[in-house]
Order: sequence, then structure tokens, then C-alpha cells
Amino acid sequence: MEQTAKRSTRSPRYVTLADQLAREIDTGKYGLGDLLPPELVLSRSHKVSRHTVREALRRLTDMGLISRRRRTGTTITAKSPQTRYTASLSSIAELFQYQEKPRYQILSEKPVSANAHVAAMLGCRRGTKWLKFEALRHQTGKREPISYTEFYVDPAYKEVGASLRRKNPLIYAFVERDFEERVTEIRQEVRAAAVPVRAATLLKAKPRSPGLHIIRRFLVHGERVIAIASSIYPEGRFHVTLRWKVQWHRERAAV
Amino acid sequence: MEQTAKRSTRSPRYVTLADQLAREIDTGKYGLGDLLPPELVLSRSHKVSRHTVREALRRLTDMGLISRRRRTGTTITAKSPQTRYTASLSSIAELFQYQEKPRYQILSEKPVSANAHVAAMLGCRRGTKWLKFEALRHQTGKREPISYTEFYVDPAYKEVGASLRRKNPLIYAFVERDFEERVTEIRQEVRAAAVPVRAATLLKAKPRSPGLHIIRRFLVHGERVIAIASSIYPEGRFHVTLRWKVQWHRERAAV
DNA sequence: AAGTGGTCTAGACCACCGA
DNA sequence: CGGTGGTCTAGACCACTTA
Repeated sequence: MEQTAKRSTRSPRYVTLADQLAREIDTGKYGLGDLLPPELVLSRSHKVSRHTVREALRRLTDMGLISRRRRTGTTITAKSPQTRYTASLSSIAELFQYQEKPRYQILSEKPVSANAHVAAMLGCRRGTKWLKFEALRHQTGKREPISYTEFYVDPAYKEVGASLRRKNPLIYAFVERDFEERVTEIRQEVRAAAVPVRAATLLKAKPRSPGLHIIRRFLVHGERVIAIASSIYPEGRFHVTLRWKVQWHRERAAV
Repeated sequence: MEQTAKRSTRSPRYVTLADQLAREIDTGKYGLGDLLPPELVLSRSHKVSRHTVREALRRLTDMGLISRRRRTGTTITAKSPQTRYTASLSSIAELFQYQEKPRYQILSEKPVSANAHVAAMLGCRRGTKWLKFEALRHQTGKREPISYTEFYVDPAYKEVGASLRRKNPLIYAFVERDFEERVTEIRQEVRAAAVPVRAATLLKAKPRSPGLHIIRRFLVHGERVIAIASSIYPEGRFHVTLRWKVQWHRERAAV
């Protein structure tokens, strides 16, 4: 086998190699939790440079098939690709999909202790302490508010209170400023819900009319919830849009 | 400057370089649409190997700051990071968030020509031809259907018709099987909507009660729409969940 | 035709961390 | 301590694309 082999395929070697390894993982040559051979071994056995091996393994990592640790080696973490499509967010602000700067009107602020209902919604134990805010979001030029939000913040994050107590606070802005560096994960739930009577009054919407109920949980270290926003949007005032794009392409059969 | 310089920082060189370039882009040394110097120039001017430059540029690409094309060069596409949080989908099936295999019941099938309303929803010109299906999605163990879906498919994709005409078709399955290789983008819209009378009857739901209206557009080549699913989910039967995770971390000041 | 990014090799040293 | 992946160098040829 010479240097350039034949490579009738147009694919780079690292793609060919990645595909081959992916197939071997899928067909059971390596099982979940098994170790892939070290880079140098793969390099020798496949007659490519270590760089090419690393490029291939990077590809498998992007597919979510393997995870790598020094000294330990390369572990199989999945048998088939995990992340074919991805959507992205440039900032927390975008999660709320503002076209322009929104204004928030804080209606109330008080410390609360989670009762059963709140505990369920917040995914915490009963009795946990939270700082609760009620707010209306307004859009310039519109008479009716866009949404009614109940905002729960871990009391440990006191600076949030100060941010919100400012006149004309920007909830998203405070989240950005105070949290963005720390928030490692955001979980979002979107449901259909009738607009509750109290919210409807504040929102100038028809009580029990259709609405979106969106809960957004902000986590640090991927597990601890530090803030939750539970929002009601009456029909027609807001919608969630998402663009999923393919992250990588399957190679065409062959081999 | 020696080989190893001083590097009091623990960061690899490609990270340092990426951060420096990101800062230069942010502070206006390079403007939107400008070209970054070629790899070889950066390699010489920063006294690092081309490989290190490429690693740094890969990082900037991941941040969405630059896009690269052969012969043309490296173009600045944003002044600040674009994709701090990402969500992922392992397959098209997951878009519909099935816990188990759903069953679809096809109610009707007919060719249609887009009228104004359909054209608006599908984002196409009036008069465009589509193959339209109506379907109910059932979940085993539940008496009521989960959703009512109007499905529009580009007639060019005939095999879809065949797939759907099979007994007990799996819409997601056909999308997977017939489309997955080609679909490069999916756009999803989630709105609040009252359940229309016809859908309510089929779904055994209260007419005009709150529901989710979800439109999913399937695109090839990132622009041509080949299929659209417009679904109604009555309250309590379905919800959309998303997990956004930080993709990369800002480097700590320094430098 | 020429210059860009894309791929690839052969080597080297380093940092981490489990045995 | 030794072996792993992580970083880095100095080269080379290739493929694409547009001026």
C-alpha cells in the first residue's frame, strides 16, 4: 500500500477513518464503556499520522460517540451519533427573543418558602427559600404587555434584588450581567395553558384564553438551579422560533 | 523571544492567539466583512506554527466570529461570539419528542394548490403544488390522540406518499428514512392557539380550548422547503422541552 | 495562474493522573 | 513512574475558486 493508496473516494482520510471507527462502534467491535486503542496504535494500524487520527477522533467526539481523558484513554460513550442537529443562542437575551429592548415593570417582590406547588415547578424541595418577583414585560409601541412573569431567584444571589429594584429594570440584562458568566445550562419548557385570571387582568387578555406557558430554569455547574422564570404569553403576542441545522453529514455509503 | 517565551498563563497558545484575535475583532482592528490575514502571515507575525494558527481560527469559527473559504480567505462575520449556548437533537424523531413509538392515522391525502393562507404558512408562492395529508397521532395506552397534523410535502418527493400510504405509518420514521440524509435545516415555530373546531372534534378536545400550534419546516440546502408539518396539540398532551448548554467558556481576562 | 484554506506527515515535548 | 491525550513545530502537497 503506497503513500497515497488509491482513495477513489473523495473523502479526506480522517473522515474515512472516523466513519470506519463509527461503524466498528455501531456494529459492536467496541462496546459501550470500552476503550478505543490509543492514538499511536491507531496511527500505526491504519497507517496514518497521529494528526489524522486526532482529526478523526475529534469528529467522533463531535458526534458524541466517544469521550477522551488523559492517561485513561478514549471511552465509547454512545453507539450511534448523538447530536445530528444543533440550534444555537448567542446570549441569554436571545432566549427571550427580543426584537428591541423590552421594559419590565416589577409588580412585587417578596421572599417565599416553596410550598408543594412551587417546589414541583421549581424542581426543589419543599421549604426551600426563594426571592420571588412578579413582572410585566412591555414592548414599546404596544399598549398591552407581552407577558406576565413570576421570577424566582436563589437568595444567595442578592445582587439580583438590587438590579431589579432599579427603575425600569431589564430582566434579561440582569441575567446577562449577573449570571451569564456562571450559567452553564438553561432548561426551557413550553406548554399550552389557559391564561390565569390574575395574569389575564394584568395583561389585558381574556381570562382562560389560550396562552403559552414557558418555564426557563437557569443552572450553574449543570445541576444547581439558581433562577427560574415562569411566564405567561397570551395568544398572538409571542412565539418561539428555533432553527436546527445539521452539524455534520453522514458520508455516502462506500467502503 | 525564545521558543517557550514566558507563558505565565496556563492557556495553550492557540487559545491565547484566538483570544487576542477575538479582541482585535471586537475592538475594531478588523471590521465586519474584512479579511483576517492568511494563515501563513499570522503564523509568521505571531511566531507560531501554522497548525497553531489553524487551531486558533477553528476556535473563532466555533464562536461564530469568522467564516473561511479557500482562495477568498478568512472573513469577519461577527464582532462578538454568536453561539454561546447550543441545544442538540440526535435525530428528527427527537424533534417530536416521542417517548415511545407513536402511531399515525392518515385521515386524508390530496394534491393541493397553495391559496393565500397556505402560501403564507408555507412560505411559498401562491399556486405552488403540494401533496397534503391530514393525520392524527396516537400514543399507546391513551384514548385521545395527541395531535392533529396537516402535512404538506413537495410532490417531487413521491416516495413519501408511498410511505404514508402503508398501514400504520410512522411519520417521523418516513421523515427519517426518506429525508434525514437530505434535510440540512429544520425551522420550528411554537405558538399559542385555540384548538380549531374540526381539529377539536377529531382530538376529542374542547373547541377553542388552549393548544399549542407547532409548525416545522424541513429544508434542503438551507433554503428550499420540501415539507411542512403544522400540528395542533391540546393543552396537557404535549410540551416542548429544550436544554441549552454553554458551548465554550470565556477566558478569564488576563493578557 | 496564483494564492487561499484543507489535508497530511514525522517528529517532539508536555501535563495530567492512575497504578 | 509510565502512558495517555494535549500541544506544537516544520515541513509538504492538494483542491478549490476567483481575479
